[in-house]
Amino acid sequence: MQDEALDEVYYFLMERVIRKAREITKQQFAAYGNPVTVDQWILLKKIAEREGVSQKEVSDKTFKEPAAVTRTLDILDKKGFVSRQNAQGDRRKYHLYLTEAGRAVYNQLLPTVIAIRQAGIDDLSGDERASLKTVLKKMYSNLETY
Amino acid sequence: MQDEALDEVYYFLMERVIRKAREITKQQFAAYGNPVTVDQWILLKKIAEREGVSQKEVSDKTFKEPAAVTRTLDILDKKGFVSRQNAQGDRRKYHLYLTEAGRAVYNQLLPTVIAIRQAGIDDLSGDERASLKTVLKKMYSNLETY
DNA sequence: TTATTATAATTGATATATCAATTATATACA
DNA sequence: TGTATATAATTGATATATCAATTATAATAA
Repeated sequence: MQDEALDEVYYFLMERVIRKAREITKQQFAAYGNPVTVDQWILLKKIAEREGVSQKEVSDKTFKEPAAVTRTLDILDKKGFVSRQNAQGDRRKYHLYLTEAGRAVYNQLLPTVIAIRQAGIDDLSGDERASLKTVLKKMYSNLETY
Repeated sequence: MQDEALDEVYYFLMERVIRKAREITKQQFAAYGNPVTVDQWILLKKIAEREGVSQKEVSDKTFKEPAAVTRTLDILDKKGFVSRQNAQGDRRKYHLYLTEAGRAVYNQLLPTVIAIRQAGIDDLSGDERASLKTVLKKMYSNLETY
């Protein structure tokens, strides 16, 4: 176990895939003049997919700390890509929206992101895809109950 | 595609597993008084597995930037867990070694880390494990040639 | 040999992540 | 009702990551 080759370790293999996808995404964004970083993109996308989400929700779904969300949103706000609007029912909360400029950036970058995601799984069979999902979900639930 | 549920996206599922494993590891290290952070552990482990490695090698294998490796090693050095020794043949390089204290920390934490890693894959069948490896390697190579 | 190019590690500047504490508000309950 | 507890977001302090530039040395080529 201790001598197992590094590239046989599942976590290593996963991390390698994620890092590579991130790296490529960053490169591709550069071609559009880096309107956002990859981390900013993740928030932008989450807001685009459900306008009006709260920061808490974004934090939960992206695994980013609330503090990180606050600060990244500050940047996206300063760039003019998102707006925070107080929730009427609960004055602690904000509803998050894309501005027109934010929506434009989202629409511009999304095809690129989808293409990268697709490229990664392009040659996987249906069985392989199904197994991957199942296994990743199992692993998570195994760890969750550790 | 755009409306695909978040938890159906492979990258999301992978990141979730990795984050959870990290989180648990951090918790477990706390029980030992946090001798190292998870990032420091990764370097410690790499050195333990091949005493004398260069920083470049560590950087390559852990995906950490050379700059990050330098600074994390500074911390591990300050803590008295690693030592850098000039390579005789090439004076740009350092060979990295664990100190006695570093080795002790490594031996103390390794079983915990192995247990966590094992817990994640415990109930996976042989086929599932094989498929996972195959698929993760495929994905990486797909992305690599993007 | 000398000049050019490549490599290993470091440093500085900046960005982002993490953790704990804080503020404002909401919810639960005595 | 008032009081305690929980929640959403923020802030400050610190750690770590990232990127570009720099230093020292090595390898290559003229």
